[in-house]
Amino acid sequence: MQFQQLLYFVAVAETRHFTRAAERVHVSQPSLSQQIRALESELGAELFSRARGNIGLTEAGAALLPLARRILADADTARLEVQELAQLRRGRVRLGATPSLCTGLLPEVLRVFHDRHPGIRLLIEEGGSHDLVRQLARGALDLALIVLPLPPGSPALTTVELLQEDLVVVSAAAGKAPRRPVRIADLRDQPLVMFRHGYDLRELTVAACRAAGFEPGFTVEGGEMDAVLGFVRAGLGMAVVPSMVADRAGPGFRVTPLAGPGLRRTIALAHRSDVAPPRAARELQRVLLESRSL
Amino acid sequence: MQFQQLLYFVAVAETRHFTRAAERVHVSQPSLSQQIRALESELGAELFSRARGNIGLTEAGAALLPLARRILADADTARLEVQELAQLRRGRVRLGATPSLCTGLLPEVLRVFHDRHPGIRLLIEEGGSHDLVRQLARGALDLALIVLPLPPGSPALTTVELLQEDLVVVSAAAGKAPRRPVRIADLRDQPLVMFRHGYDLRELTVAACRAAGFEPGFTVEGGEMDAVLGFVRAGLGMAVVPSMVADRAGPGFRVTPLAGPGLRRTIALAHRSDVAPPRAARELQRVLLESRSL
DNA sequence: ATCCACGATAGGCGTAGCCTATGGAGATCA
DNA sequence: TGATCTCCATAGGCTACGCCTATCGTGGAT
Repeated sequence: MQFQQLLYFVAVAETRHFTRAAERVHVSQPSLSQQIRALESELGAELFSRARGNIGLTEAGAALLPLARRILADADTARLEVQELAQLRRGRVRLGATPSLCTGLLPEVLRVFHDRHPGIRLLIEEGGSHDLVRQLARGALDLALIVLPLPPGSPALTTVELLQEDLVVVSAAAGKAPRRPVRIADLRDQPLVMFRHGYDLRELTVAACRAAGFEPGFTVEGGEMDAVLGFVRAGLGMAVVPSMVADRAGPGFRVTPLAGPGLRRTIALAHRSDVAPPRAARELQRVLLESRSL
Repeated sequence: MQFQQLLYFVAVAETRHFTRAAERVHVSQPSLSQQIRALESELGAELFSRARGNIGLTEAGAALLPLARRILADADTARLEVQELAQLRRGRVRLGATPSLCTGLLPEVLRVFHDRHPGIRLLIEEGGSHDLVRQLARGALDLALIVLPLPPGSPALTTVELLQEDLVVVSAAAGKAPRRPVRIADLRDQPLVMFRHGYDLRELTVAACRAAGFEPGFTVEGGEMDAVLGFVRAGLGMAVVPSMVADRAGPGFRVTPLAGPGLRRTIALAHRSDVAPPRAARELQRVLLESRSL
C-alpha cells in the first residue's frame, strides 16, 4: 500500500472516472490504472466496479474510502505540523539563565525574539550555573546562559562567549560609600549583603575577598537579586553586583566601580555538544549573539 | 512520505536504536538510515537527535510520532477490512427472487449459505421477474432468481439456468378434481384462484388458457402464494402452481399434473453483464448452482 | 592505547512506477 | 449498419528509488 495509490483511489472514487482522476492527480491515465490495479491486487479485492461510463465503488472500495481519506489527511497534518515546527511558527525553547541575567539581559532579548516568532513558547529556568549545566546535560534545557569557566568535570558542552560584565559595588545613596573606585580590600569590615547559595556572584565575591586576605561578613544573607538590592537600599550594607544590574537598579543607589583589575565575569551561551539544539533554540541563540552588538 | 518510512521511523522512536530498529523491520541498517534521512529531508526537519548511545526524538519527531502510528494503524485496518469482505467474513448479498422461489427453493439454500458464511447479511427482495430485472439493472440487487425468458427490452443481464419446474394444478382434497393428468383446456369453466398481478405464474397461466381458446375466470384474485393456497384448501377453486410449491403445501390438497406438454418454467440466476457481482454474491450463486445437483 | 559498538557513507543491482503509443469495447450519431 | 468517439486496459521502454554488502569514522569502554 502506498500513499499515491490511496490518493489515486480517492480521486477515482470522487470523480467516478479514471481519465479525469488521472488529470486531477497529474499522472497519465495508464499509470493511475496500474496503481489502482496494484492496490486491488495487494488488498485482494476489486475496489471499483468498472461498468462503462459508470465507475462505482465495490463494497471493499466503500470500506476503504474513509480510511484512505483519513490516512491522507493525517499525512498532510504531519507535514504541516513538522513544517510549522521547523519554520518556528510553533515550538518552544527551554532556556536556562542565572538570576542576574534573567533580570538584566533577558527581558529585552526575549521581547525581540517573541516579536519575531510569536508561536514559540519560552520556558525560562532560573538557576545557578552549576545547576544549569547539569540540566543541559540531562536534556532538560536546550540552551543556557552560564558563567565561564565551566565547573570542572562538566559534561561536553559547547560554549560561545556572549559578553563580559564588570562587577560593581552598590550601596545606599545616603550611605558613606566612597565615590572613587574601591579595591576589594576596602570591603574588609564593611557591612555586606549577600545572595543566597547558588548565585555564582556569591562564590565569586567570597573568593575575591579571600584572595584579598579576609573572610567577608554578611549583615543579611539569602534572597534573590531584587531582595538583595532592597536590603542595600534600606542601608543594611553594600553588595557586589553586575554593572548591568546596578545601572537598572534605579534611584536610591550609589554605584561604585572596583579599582584595579576589578572583578569581571564572562557570560556564555552553552548547549550540548553531542546534539544540535532544536531549530528554535538555534534561532534564540542567534538573537542573543546579535544583541551583543547593540 | 512513504509507509515504510513511517514504519522505520516508529521503530527507531520505540527502540531508540537504529541497528535494532533495522532488525525489527527486517531491513539492513543502512537502508533504514537512508529512509529516515529521506523522510527528514522531505519534511524539512530532523526527527531524531543522534547522540551517541542515546537516540531521542526532536520536537518534530515527537509531533510526528502519534500521527505516524495512527496512519500505520489505519493502513492495517484497511487491509483487514477489505480482506474480511473478500474472504466473506463480512458483507451482504442483495438477492431478488420470485415469491414462489422464496418459499420453495430459498430457505434451504440460504441456510446452507449462512452456515458457511455467518458474517454475510442476506437481503431478500421478493417480487415479480419484471421488477427484479429492473432492480438488477439499477444496481439495487446483486443477483436475482428470475423466470426465463427475460422480458423483451431487458438490460444486459447474464443468466444461468438453474432449474426447470413443472406447473401442476392444486385443488382441495375434498373437491372433485380428477386424479389423472388434466389438460389446460379442462380448466375451462373450472373455478380458479389467481395470484395478484406481478406473479409470473399469473401471466403464464392466463397465456396458457388463452392459447387453449378460453379466457379464465377467477373466483378469488389477488394475494400471495400462501393466501392462494389457503383459498384453494378452503375450496374456493383450483390454482396452477409450481410442483415444488404443491409438494410442500401439506395435507388438504390434491395435486394433479398437467397432461401433454404441460406447463414448465425455467428459473435462472441473473446478474448484470457489465459488472462482476460482489464476491459474496458470486459465492451465493455458486451455492445455488450447487443445490441444483442435490 | 586498543577495541568495540553503532551510525554514516559508497557503490552496485533489481525493480517499481511513470511515460508514450496503441488496443479494444461500448456508446453515439449519421 | 458502419464510422467515430470515449475511455479504460495493455505493451514496452526508461529512470529513479530502495535495498543490499562492504567499509568508514567516531565516540565510549576496557
